[in-house]
Amino acid sequence: MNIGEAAAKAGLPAKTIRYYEDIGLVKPGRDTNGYRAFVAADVHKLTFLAHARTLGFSIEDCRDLLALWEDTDRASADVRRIAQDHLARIEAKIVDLQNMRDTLKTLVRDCAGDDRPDCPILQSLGDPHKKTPA
Amino acid sequence: MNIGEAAAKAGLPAKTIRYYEDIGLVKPGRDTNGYRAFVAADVHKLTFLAHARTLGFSIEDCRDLLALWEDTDRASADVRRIAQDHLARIEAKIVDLQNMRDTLKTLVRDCAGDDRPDCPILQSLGDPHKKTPA
DNA sequence: CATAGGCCTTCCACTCACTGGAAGGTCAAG
DNA sequence: CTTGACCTTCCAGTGAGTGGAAGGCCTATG
Repeated sequence: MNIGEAAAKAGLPAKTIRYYEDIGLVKPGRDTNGYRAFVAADVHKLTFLAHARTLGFSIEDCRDLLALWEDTDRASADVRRIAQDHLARIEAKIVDLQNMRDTLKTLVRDCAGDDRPDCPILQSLGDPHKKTPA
Repeated sequence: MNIGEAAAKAGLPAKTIRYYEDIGLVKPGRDTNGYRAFVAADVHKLTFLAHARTLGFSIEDCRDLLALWEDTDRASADVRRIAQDHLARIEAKIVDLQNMRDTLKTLVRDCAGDDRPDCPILQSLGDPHKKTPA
């Protein structure tokens, strides 16, 4: 199967798959014409990658997860640790964004949003004595 | 004032300030020795930038906000629009991350995390029929 | 006066995870 | 034989900096 079909099946752009090969995440064979030749296992791997990336795992996390995935003797604790670390990072990011959102909401709420030049958003951003919000 | 002092006052690394000059966000003067010479207005601008970046505004948003900040005739509605657009992007991101978090939480919860190779996280990530979660 | 160190300067390369595009080869259909 | 859809490689750019090298400047001390 050529890259186009593999891309469609895995739900990834062909360009991304070439990139994944570049960085050693997948190693499809080659036809005599030089085209990449994907087998079912390659597509499965790509699907795995697509899911993991959708969940926000970094490429390096994906590399580790793939290695564990291919190691039938792995301990589930290893996988769990990666997932939990990632979960912690996501939760931290959510808190960060929520703080930003709250600050922004306050600013937007206090801004008349009319033709007058008076704007509490700019005032707040420019205040040198203000503690950096969020 | 040299870049080090400006950096300390604005709460930004000197490298970042040089970068901001590079992309035209600030235009400090120069001493005869070639050192950047920052005046209070420059530091104020940098403080503004630091706050806006902390709130997650993109550099291009910051450029627009700075222009509005310097335009005493601006309409507060212009500022408000930028802030509201940004707020919407942040809220969308929060939802994304919350979905990720929920999926990951489920996976982590279902994973024994022991020495056995059996791992629902890897199973779920590799399942080709599975709808991409989150 | 020399030198040490702490600033400052520029420039180049690297990050992350792709994405866009150019230039060119291959293949099946009409 | 040509068209058009594929495929190939390679180069460059994204955002927002960060790290480091090579070298200039300034102040304080011996």
